[in-house]
Amino acid sequence: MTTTRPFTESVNLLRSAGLRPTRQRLALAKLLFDGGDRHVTAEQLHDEATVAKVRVSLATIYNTLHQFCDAGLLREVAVEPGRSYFDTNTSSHHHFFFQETGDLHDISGDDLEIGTLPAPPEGAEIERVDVIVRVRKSAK
Amino acid sequence: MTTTRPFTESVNLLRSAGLRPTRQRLALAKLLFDGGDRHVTAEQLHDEATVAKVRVSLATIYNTLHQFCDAGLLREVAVEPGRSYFDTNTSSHHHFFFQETGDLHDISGDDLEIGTLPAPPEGAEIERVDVIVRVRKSAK
DNA sequence: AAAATAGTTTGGAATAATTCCAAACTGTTG
DNA sequence: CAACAGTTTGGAATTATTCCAAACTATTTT
Repeated sequence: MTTTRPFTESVNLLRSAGLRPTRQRLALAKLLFDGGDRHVTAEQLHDEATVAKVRVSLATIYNTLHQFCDAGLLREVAVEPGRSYFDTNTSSHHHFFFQETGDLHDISGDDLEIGTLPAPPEGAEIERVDVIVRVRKSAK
Repeated sequence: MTTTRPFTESVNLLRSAGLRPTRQRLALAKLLFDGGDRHVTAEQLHDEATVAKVRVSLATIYNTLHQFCDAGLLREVAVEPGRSYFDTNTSSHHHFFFQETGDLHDISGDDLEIGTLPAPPEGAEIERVDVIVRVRKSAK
């Protein structure tokens, strides 16, 4: 019975983030972090949980997503008013945003580099730089 | 009585955008474009209109803001889910976003330059690149 | 300049995404 | 296993925005 192996991993992930490894959080961590980089909305994750036969309320989805963000396990990406994406890739990188479909794709770290960064305003420090490259289907 | 002079200007602005110069649109254009670059939310503009004794419904504020965007008179900036800013500066530039206060400030065109821009994905073309530099008060 | 028309505005209802809340539940600790 | 602190939950509440049909107004036609 080696199938439960990756479970331990998630438990540790949560523990080190100071979060109790509850049934819900473990299930969501699994959905989010098993298998590549992802960009999900709360609603999407909720649907996935439902499909995976995991009962989790939407409120918990929101709680968990924000806790994961605070813990540095996720990054929130703002592209459109009224829709919030959570990115499982927390390394330094930027995004393509497809206007028509609402899809979000990672731009790998080196493909986009910032040449000049402005000095932060008085008494402030730069926390993060987000670049969104908005694309649309080419008229062709 | 030369005070009504700039009025003509707004009328032309709207006309050339294919929008009828109505009382509401003229008043909003005045609020938006008189006096420097601004970043406003729909709610803020509505409050300003109220203070200026201009009766405009919120629905009209939203309509107008979007029409102005479509006409290229405004640019919408997404920084946080659930809040939409409209920027009167439509030239190429980027933004500082102050996490604590929710304020948005322009970064003048030359202070931030993008070094490498990625090739757009297959069948897509780049429409616009938005950079948000998130800052917070320095711990000091 | 009145009538016809097409474009606008409006209040209020509707929708959507998210947060709030108090009660029930569960993981942890002693 | 008792006690406590941290979590989850459904449902109500909140916030931002859109929708809608009726009333209104700028422009065009006659």
